[in-house]
Amino acid sequence: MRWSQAFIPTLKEDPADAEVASHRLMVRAGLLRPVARGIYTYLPLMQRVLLKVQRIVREELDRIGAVELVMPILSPAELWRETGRWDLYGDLMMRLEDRHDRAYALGPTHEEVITDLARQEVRSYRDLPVNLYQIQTKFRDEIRPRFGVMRAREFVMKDGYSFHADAASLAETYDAYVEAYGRIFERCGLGFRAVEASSGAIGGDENHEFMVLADTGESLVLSCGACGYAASEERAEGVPAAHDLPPGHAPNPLEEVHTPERKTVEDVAALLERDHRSFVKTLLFDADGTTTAALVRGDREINEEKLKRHLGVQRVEMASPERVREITGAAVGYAGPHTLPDDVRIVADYSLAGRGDLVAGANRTDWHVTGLEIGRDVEPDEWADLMTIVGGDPCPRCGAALEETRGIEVGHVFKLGAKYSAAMGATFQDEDGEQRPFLMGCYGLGVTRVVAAAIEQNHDEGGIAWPVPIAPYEVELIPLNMDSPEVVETAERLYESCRAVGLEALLDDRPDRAGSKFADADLIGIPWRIVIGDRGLADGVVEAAPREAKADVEKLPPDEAAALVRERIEARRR
RNA sequence: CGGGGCGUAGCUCAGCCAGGUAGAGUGCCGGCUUUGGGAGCCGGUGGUCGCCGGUUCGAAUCCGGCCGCCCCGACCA
Repeated sequence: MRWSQAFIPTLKEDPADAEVASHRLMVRAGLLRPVARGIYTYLPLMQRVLLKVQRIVREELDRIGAVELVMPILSPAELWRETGRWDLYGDLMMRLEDRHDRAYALGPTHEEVITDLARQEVRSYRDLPVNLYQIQTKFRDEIRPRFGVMRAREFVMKDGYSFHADAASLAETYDAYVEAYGRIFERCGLGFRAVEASSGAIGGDENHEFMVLADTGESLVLSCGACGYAASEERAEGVPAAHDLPPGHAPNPLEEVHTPERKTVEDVAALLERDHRSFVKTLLFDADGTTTAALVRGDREINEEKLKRHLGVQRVEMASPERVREITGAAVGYAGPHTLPDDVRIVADYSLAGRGDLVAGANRTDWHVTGLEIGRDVEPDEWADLMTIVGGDPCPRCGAALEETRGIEVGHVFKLGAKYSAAMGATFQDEDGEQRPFLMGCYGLGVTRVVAAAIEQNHDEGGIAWPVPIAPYEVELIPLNMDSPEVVETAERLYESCRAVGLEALLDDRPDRAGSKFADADLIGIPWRIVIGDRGLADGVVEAAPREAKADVEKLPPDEAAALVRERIEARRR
């Protein structure tokens, strides 16, 4: 491809609205242009990268026997109502109506559509397992799209779904996907880590997230250097009774203290001169319509995902201020566990087990209590692991200190079990002639997000430095002086010989000066470059160098350069 | 949804406080010169100052409403 025809609109300056490297560089390097909030046009260079990532994905999924199909972007509300997700998905799902006032959603994912297909077409255990995937545009109406393609509303995703007669078959396919994902991310040049994760809105049992480690990632990963345990923030387990405690003390009577206008642990702790750890945080949640009080030590936070799992509910959210007043008789900020109505279920985090002389809200506006003792003044209905784990907390497997790192979620695989098939009546006939719901797995991979993650991990001040397997071109030819017939003629010959040896070459045939060509080459990040200039040609050579080590210049005869660069690239691939 | 910020040339921004001919750099077009890290000189193109309304002799500037974009937060009591 000749640059003059390639449509690569590079920018000299950073766009004002981009903060992370991948977003900034994708716009500057002519990969991406915004169309609306969280919605982008993928320019030709981006499309080439996407096609390469997709090709790798297809090759690896084909290897594990997955078969590609395409489902529609638009799906009817009825399918979503069958599983209850029409309501559950909330505003994240983009809804619209056709001319007949029928309701549809822009597919944020496709479990319902594929399960509908399976229940119509798959009848017998003899047909199982079935393993299908698609690569398709998804739409999620994110609350706050940001970071360019990293959290966009419209994005490209590979989503796979498998159907099985039994758990062993599901496990086999699940494991195959985990391995295929590993190969995909490796081939894309990404440093990643598979972690235990929360299943979020998809639901199901076992699941793993694939995280690309990057400071700009939106997810938190807790990992153990000692034993290899790794989990997402939503999932990371606490260790019961393993948390450091303030010094012990004699039992004190329960007393009310006046704490006007002090609503937060921090405010009250400052007023009473008490450690945050000697507080009980009493959080009231609305869990599928019933109110639950969740208790956690004052210096820690409740992990709503864990609470949701413990309660076995679909949704938890903080109770409204009105509801809080109704239950506690006090304004928000003064809830305590000891005088709550009997019908409020109290779940306490292990960090409070056996504790005494605690500070809590008094269920009376502007008042707290001191001397609260678990067991004497309040007995929680249940104990559970509810708190959000942070770096430094002990590893639930081996006890070593966990490390906290940021990551970009690029893949997520789930064992769904019969969640969707049972809800939708998707069954098959087993060996005994019984109708049983399919066991399902689902496997997501963010194609556009992989591209962003690759840039986050592979860039410098000058621009992108693509890993070869996903680079839009493999080599960029830079004739320095388009007015020099010898330079132009050599470049053209080299361009032809690149084609002859199967190298994807971009020829910068613009009449621009050397400096601006170099700067653009750094920016768009083609992994190899060959410079053709009068200076080198005087010695009968052109100069080849990799993007990530521009100083390692090899002087090569023009007629051999293409083949030699081809060899360098192949050598690295091995 | 709440809070904050921004909206002026393709891009990055100044001008607004204190109303009076719409600017800079960069890009783009033409010319000359130059040609190994975003060159130099000369000339030029390019803007309903986000939109609507109000105040005023006069509004990019002041006031009100709306729209869009960005950032922070979205209940951790």
